Amino acid sequence: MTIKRFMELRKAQKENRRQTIVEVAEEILTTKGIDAVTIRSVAKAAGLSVGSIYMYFKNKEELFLCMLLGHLEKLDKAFASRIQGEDALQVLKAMANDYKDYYLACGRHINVIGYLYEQRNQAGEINPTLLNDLETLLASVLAKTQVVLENPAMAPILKGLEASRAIPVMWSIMTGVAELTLTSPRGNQSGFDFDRVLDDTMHILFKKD
Amino acid sequence: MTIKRFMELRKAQKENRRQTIVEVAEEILTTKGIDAVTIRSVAKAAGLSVGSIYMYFKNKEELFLCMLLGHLEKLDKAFASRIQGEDALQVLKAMANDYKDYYLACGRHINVIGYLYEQRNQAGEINPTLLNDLETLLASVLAKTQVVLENPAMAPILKGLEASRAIPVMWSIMTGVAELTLTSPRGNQSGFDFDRVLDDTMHILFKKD
Amino acid sequence: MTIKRFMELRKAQKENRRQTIVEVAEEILTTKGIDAVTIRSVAKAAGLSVGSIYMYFKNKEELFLCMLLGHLEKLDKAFASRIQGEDALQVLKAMANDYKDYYLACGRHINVIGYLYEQRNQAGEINPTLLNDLETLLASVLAKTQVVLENPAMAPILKGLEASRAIPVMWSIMTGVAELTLTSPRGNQSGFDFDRVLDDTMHILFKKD
Amino acid sequence: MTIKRFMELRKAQKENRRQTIVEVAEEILTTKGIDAVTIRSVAKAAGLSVGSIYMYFKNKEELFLCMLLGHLEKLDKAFASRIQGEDALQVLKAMANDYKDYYLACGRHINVIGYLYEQRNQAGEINPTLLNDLETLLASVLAKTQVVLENPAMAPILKGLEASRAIPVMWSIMTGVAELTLTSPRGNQSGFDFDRVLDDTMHILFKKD
DNA sequence: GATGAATGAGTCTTCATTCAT
DNA sequence: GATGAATGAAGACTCATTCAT
Repeated sequence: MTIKRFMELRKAQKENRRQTIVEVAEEILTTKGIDAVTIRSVAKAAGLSVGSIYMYFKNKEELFLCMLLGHLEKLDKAFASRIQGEDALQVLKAMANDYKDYYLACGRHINVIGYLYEQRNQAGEINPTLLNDLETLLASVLAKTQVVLENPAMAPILKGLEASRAIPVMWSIMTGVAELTLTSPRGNQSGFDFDRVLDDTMHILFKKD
Repeated sequence: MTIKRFMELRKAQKENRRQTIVEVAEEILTTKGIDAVTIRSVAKAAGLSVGSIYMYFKNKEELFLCMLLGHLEKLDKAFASRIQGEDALQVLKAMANDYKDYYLACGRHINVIGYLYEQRNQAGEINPTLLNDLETLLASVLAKTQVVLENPAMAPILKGLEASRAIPVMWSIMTGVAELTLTSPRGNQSGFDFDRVLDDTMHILFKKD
Repeated sequence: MTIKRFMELRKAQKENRRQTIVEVAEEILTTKGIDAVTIRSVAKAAGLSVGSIYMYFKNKEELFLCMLLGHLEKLDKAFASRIQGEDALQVLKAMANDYKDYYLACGRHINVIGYLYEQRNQAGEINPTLLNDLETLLASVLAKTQVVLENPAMAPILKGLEASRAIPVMWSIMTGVAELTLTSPRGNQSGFDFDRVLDDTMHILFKKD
Repeated sequence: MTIKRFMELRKAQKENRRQTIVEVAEEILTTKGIDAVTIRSVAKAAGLSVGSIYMYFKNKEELFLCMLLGHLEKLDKAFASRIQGEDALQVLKAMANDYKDYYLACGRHINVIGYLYEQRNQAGEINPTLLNDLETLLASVLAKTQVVLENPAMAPILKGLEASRAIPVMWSIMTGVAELTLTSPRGNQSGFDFDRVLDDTMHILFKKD
């Protein structure tokens, strides 16, 4: 029993450390950009040695993958909470804001789909299990989008298009607005503001003639 | 006379080489990704020495900027040809396809707006003239989008929104669809196809209830 | 306890290596000139890899600075031991010989004052602490010169000039004699010998009419 | 006759160009430092092509040598004009100022004696004739120093030391004062001013007890 | 004679990864 | 388990020198 307990404690501790490292890496990614995320900088910020990072992650790539997983999980949970919403417009806006958070934290630096494709098609040293996790999670996020779109309140918006085919449409819009408005700080020269562009997009999408 | 001619030839030749280098760099960018675009790799692919690249471009940054300029110019010209179109839907689709070409070639790897912002706010060694060119060109592309949107045929789509505010909406949609569907080769696992998603987006946007 | 001990050992070892690298660099500087001191050559001569040098020194500049500091410290100590001397002439000669060692080792290649000025006025990546150390040390050396000159035994030499103003005079003489006689190996074509020129200078300076 | 004339013209023209190039190089050396003196920068500033420089100078080294020769020649002439002076102190001061000009222009960057030694002892690609010229000129400058020192007005200063042995003494002093006070711009932090240090040195040297 | 494009070895510096302790 | 020193290939960039035109 005691040994088993001990092992569990160890495991939990290990999982804790992993999480810490991921969070530290995220912090650096968000605040200083992708080039600043080096094993050294992460180790230093986490109060660990360089070598230790490799006890928790086989690779820098694996660390990145775990960051991606973390953020996507967060997005997944956020989307889950939107499913019950009654007001179609409000729900979509809320989701777009969830996406905004995701985008600022990591979507800005890594395109999940492209990343997934690259990792699958390169003889990378990536743990296939984690890659599958990523794929599953991505599917889960998209599935939630679909659930939201299947909410009867959405019907007038879809204009007859099946919910499954509306997924990429919604996703494109969120991606596009984020990409256009969030790459430079607010009040940027381009004059594009996330909320305004989102509102205008919604207007074009949903305003009844 | 002969000397003048000679000088002109030299200049033309130089411009040619510049173009060749840019094209080689684009080729590498498109096929192997942005990290594969190193001075060495470009030089090798262009059949030149490392030092020679620096005869044509002050910096790696300048080379990138020139790539951007070239592609944006191409996009600008393509958009220009769309202005006269009568069928709003067809025009927008055509523009989206123009954007697709741009995206595949370079938009995928470099976000112009973000790039412009970064360069402006870092004491980079970038030729300010070229940076201004980029800004002007970007403005020109956006202006053409506006002209297209001011075409009376577009009126029913805008639903009263001013053309100037519809610009980022259209741009977001193009960006978003491209981002979602073109980061991995066609027939990718995500199952998202550019044309189909574009069509569906247009359906949601324009279909009368 | 053991851990503390271990840490101390590590630190000492690190300091040792630093010193080794500095010495290797000095060796190259002295024998092959300043242009031969490259990170590669130092690494090779120290039996280390290029990257390793950067574990001990942030910069090539920092390595140089440390060399300077080491030599200046040595000079400072040497000067300190001269302060008590009774025979003014002997003291000055001894100091000139101390300076000779310093000059041969590094003064010949780097002018401290000019170096300090340049580093202060360029946005170099130099550790400001080290730069301050250099400034302090330089001041200390000069201060010791002053103390020596304030020794009553020096009075007849100064002929009423304040000691503080005699500092640059003494310094100039030491620098000048070194500069003239030590740039090429002894028995050089110019026929100028350090000891002889020094003696003659002292003769002109101090011989009573 | 015409052909001979033509050849002479050519030769004169060539010599002119050489001179121009040397002057341009000096200008760069003085204003921007030794690292800024590249074949390219010189060619550009002289309005010539890179290749052309090599028509007039076999080497970058040869160009430097010619610069040295030019400056030393100037110094030689300046010293020549001091020979007749009656007031020993004034003459020495004037010579120190001549040296100052020389130092600021090139002595600061190149130590003639050391340079001569290096070139003699390295299998450099230097024109031996030019090297001899340099040696001769250096001897001439030193000889003039001797003539000045043999001026009866100097007698009280030498205190019995032969003029030939006083040469390096004078030279050391000029070198040293320049080295100490001219490496950073006037009003530098070190607080050493050329004129003041020179005056003080003269005071110690010549003030009768 | 004159040109300037081309070369390529060499500069400093970074960083993911490994391994002896 | 944990460390962090060590590695070395790779990055961008420079510059004296050459040579085809």
